[in-house]
Amino acid sequence: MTSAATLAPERPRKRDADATRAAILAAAKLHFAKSGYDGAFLRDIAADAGADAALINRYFGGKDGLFQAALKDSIRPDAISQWSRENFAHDVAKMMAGHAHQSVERTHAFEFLLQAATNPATAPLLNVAVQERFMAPIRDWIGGDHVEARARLLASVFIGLLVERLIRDEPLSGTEREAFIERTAALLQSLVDH
Amino acid sequence: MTSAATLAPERPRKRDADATRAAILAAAKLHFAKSGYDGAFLRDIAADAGADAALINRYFGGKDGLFQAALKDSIRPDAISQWSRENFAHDVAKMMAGHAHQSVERTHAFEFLLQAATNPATAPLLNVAVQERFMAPIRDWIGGDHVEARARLLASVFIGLLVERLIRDEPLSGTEREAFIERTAALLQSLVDH
DNA sequence: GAAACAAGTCATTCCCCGTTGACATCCGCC
DNA sequence: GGCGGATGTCAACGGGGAATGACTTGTTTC
Repeated sequence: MTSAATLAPERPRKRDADATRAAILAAAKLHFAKSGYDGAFLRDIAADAGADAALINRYFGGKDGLFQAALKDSIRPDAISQWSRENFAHDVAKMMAGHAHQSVERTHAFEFLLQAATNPATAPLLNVAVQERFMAPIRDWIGGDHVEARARLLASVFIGLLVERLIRDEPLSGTEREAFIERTAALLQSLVDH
Repeated sequence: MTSAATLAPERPRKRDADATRAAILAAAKLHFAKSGYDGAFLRDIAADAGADAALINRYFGGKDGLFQAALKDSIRPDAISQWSRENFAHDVAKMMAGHAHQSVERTHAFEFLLQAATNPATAPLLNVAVQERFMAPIRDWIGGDHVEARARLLASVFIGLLVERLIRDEPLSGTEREAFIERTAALLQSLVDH
């Protein structure tokens, strides 16, 4: 639980500011995702990164800076840009039906974002990020009428699927699972199309 | 901001343990919803309740106890049971299109629950509560095939709408708003119906 | 009306955690 | 090889906030 050595295994080679910076950032993303802003402690993060807590201050300018860096690093347009109008609905539907523990990285990233969303201090920060990096791409390729309303509804459904998946870790079984995928895909597709 | 006197206006009559207990609980629900567990301070809660912080300890056995008491008090089946297969889709759609600040009580309650969801300690508690009090009623009145899959999808959409509404406080305007309501209602209705 | 108990107040303590600055160590460069 | 800047370590500080316990004030009961 405490050792995130799996993520930063071979770090103690030489003195390398970039490497430790990256290790700290990786550990921070995990801790923030798991425990939220207040529940994540700099000492623990540093320990998991194999670094000293004081370095966090030097490299990120304090806990706030670290959090913002981790947030920026968690909202990458990559995840979105690989989707298009064609594959979006089906891919998302299949992804959502799976275990919560598959695709660990993405799950952690989303846990992190959810933490940010529920913390009043960080919510505005998240808001603009989501707006720029998530909503904007979607708006681009859905087209048609009432783009704003549809994009927002699409984002809502997407978020809801993620949250529900986080809260309940037992996946659906057999025929119910198929029905879920089918209906989810149809739902998303209809939002994309018209 | 600081005075929640609107909720506990006429308390200072006589010495009444039950009344102050209730006042504290009410204030706590607001503060926890607004600021999360760590962001809510016992001194502030006590102040808003017109009580002393030490009483929280006496009555609830510490901050944890207060939080759990507030959580239990927030998960009431009332909100769901007033919905039925007929009015669900439309009511929800309209509710979601509004400002985040209308329907204060219900919004606060949900903010609180969302806080609980992101808190590792309280998440399991919330899980069973949502399952029993939210999913179960929905399952009852949707009927038809693949009830489990549909109920889950419905819950996902519902949660997503709430979260999205929390994150973005600017409501949609004019024609986009109407489009949003219409599409949301249609979406929910289709999930309820088949 | 006075004792006994409950409700409320106050000051203090204690712990946690982010931050800071001084110190040690390593690496590149001339 | 030694100088200087960059990297890493350590101990201490300080603020904030929950918890504690003694003290005061009100209320009930006989």
